[in-house]
Amino acid sequence: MTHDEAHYRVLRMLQDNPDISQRELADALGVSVGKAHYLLRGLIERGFVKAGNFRRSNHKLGYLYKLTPSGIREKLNVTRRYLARREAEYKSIRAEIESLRAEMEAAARSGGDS
Amino acid sequence: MTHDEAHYRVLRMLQDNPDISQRELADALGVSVGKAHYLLRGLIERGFVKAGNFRRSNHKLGYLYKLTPSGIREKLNVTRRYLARREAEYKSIRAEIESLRAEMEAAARSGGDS
DNA sequence: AGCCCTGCGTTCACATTTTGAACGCAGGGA
DNA sequence: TCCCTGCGTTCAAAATGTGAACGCAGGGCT
Repeated sequence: MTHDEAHYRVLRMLQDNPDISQRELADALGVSVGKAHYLLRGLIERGFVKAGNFRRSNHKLGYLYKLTPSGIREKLNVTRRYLARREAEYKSIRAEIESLRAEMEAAARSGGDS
Repeated sequence: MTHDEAHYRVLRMLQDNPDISQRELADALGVSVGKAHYLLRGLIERGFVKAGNFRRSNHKLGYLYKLTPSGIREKLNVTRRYLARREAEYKSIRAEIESLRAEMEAAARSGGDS
């Protein structure tokens, strides 16, 4: 996972539901708790996310990871960059798929029995 | 880089030009010499690639990494798997791009000034 | 012959990255 | 009161990746 991708995914996740545990976040991102914590820490230290407490609906204590205004801006920037990257990947993957198909076909024609 | 992807790329590389140094291979794959060596070793030990010596056109000593028959079969299998994976990625990336675009648009409409 | 230069495969100690078990803490229920 | 749960946090260990350094062998030079 890229730096931008990780940040995008975290920011997106938090924006959609600020009440989320680091473990849930880790799960959603498919990374370890340690790493999720590390990512979150980075965003907090850079002022993009503010952590606070709140009471969950049923009186359970929980944390809140809320995007700050600069966090919202950052998320936009990160999304823009990530989108551009994905678009580039999309184009290149299409080319590769065509090339792979041609290659398979050629192989089938030459050594066609298995 | 995936396991399959790495193997596909190595086998493809060797099939196209069996005369190639591990450093060139490393360069082509964008990995370190150590890793290229490790990958190559794996393929050789599993009998997919046979290493031999040969004389380069201008009397320089070189190595030859030639795909064995089973190596050719393996390459076909690996290519098939890799292609399937890429096709899946292609579909999912398209969906993600659409979602990203929608997200950017929505953000532009709501907090439209920067 | 001797010598050096180059490029080869190979090694391996190191750096980087990732993991997840373990800890302390705090609220809620029995 | 005492546990149980789930939280953030830590950090030693595992996994992965790196590239400088080594020995070796052929080719070109004097």
